[in-house]
Amino acid sequence: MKNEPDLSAQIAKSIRDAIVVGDLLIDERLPSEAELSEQFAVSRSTLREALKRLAAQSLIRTQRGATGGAFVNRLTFEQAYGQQITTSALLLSMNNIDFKTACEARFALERACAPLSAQRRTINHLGAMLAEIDRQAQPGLSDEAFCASDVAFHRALVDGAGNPVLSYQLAGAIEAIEPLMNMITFTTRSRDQIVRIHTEIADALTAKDAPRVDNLLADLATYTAQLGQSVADAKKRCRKKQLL
Amino acid sequence: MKNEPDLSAQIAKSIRDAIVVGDLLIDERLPSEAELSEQFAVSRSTLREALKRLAAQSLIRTQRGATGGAFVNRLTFEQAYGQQITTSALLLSMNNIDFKTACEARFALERACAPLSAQRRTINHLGAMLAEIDRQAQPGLSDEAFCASDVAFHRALVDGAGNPVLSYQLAGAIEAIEPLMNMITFTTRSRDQIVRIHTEIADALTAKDAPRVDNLLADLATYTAQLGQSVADAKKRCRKKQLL
DNA sequence: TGCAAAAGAAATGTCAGACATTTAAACATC
DNA sequence: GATGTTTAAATGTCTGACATTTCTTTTGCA
Repeated sequence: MKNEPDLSAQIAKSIRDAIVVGDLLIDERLPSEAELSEQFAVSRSTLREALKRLAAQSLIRTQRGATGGAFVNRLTFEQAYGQQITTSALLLSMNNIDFKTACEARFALERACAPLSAQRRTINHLGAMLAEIDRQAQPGLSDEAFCASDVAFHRALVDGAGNPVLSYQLAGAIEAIEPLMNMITFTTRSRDQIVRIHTEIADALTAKDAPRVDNLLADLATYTAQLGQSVADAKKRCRKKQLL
Repeated sequence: MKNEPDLSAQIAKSIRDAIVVGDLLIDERLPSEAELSEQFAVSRSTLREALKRLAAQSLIRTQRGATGGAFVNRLTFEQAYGQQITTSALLLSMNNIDFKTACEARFALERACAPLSAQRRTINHLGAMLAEIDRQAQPGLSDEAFCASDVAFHRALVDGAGNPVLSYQLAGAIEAIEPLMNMITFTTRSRDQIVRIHTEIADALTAKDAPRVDNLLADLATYTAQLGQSVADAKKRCRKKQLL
């Protein structure tokens, strides 16, 4: 019952540590696969598996050709967003997180941005939000498109805080819960109600009225939680009926 | 100038999508490497590189032996914490995020938890916080240990909100900024000041006084930002001196 | 019969070597 | 000097072999 990790995992950890502590700088080229496999005394295949592990975490990128090789990759906010959203979505779905918990976390985080956003939002942010509200008010909009627009609206609100770290942290919370919100899209949601609240939020942000934004987000949280609850109740009734 | 991703990346994406949409269930065994390499019409090495990519994201785990193979892995909060902290730390260090921005994000997020924590914190959370405060007050404590205890204190505060999703989202914010806070540890920080605020926070949480917790966190944010500013100023003066 | 040891089978882990493809630089030709 | 060709270096892919781990099956012995 040996429980040592793979050689490829060990090597990946070794290189990852070198990147984290700064022994390898951004855009620096790693030695070639041939050299590295000699250094670590493993075959090229094993070493390549280690490099693929690092590539999967966006820690390195590879180029083919004469001057190619593996380079330490600057982790962009874009890449980090993507990873966070995937991880968060899987975490929620794989651990049976109930809607109430996810919803509570999401709005708690978003409300943390509200005061900053009320203070710093630019014309661009307000414009983006109003554009999304217009889209949401269109009658023919599909459920998917409405949901995407909803996400874009809240994304603009968060970005309005002008803090990229905050935007990154929020990406997971907002975009990963989108699938959960889809659960209730087809049943009891009132688009008018949501558009109304969104409009008021945009107004409050325009007026830089932070407390009002906070109150409105609280309203939205309550409304969303209610929808989730009613769907859950409906499901329970449905199950009972089936049992009879 | 072909720009297609590797076969291993394509295959990894294909399997990852199958997991995300639920075609592959948790703990389900994937076909053997031999079967998969036949299905995707690639060699076993290429397929293995794809599997390593997935393993790097904790999406699968592998077992050796007769009944072994690759299994869809339940992503635990623990694993997700770890990934988030690594990603956040790299994101901050690789993009030259200034202390002010990171600090602002961190405290904005933590303050989002404060009302919930004031309401729901248990004896255990309060006990953990008091224990950390005691440790922080010990004279002989090393800077690293003080910093770790500081993180543990805030972690307990966040966990007090009783929302695992929130705790997960905050893990990155709090633990990734620890290295940044170390920057200022050795210079101007007053442990007494911090212990005093921590004590007051614990008192306020005991009394379930949410607004007071919020105010105290704001104080701590201000104090920390000041420290960061003073260190930055000192550095600037130092550079100027060197130029003369 | 019962049980422990040995053999077998199936899977991943590792290695070695070959060939394909891409890319940039060096070279040659006009 | 511009342009096309060759060459070299690197990653990407394939094949086949062997090592190791782990469970199952069989065998052998008391």
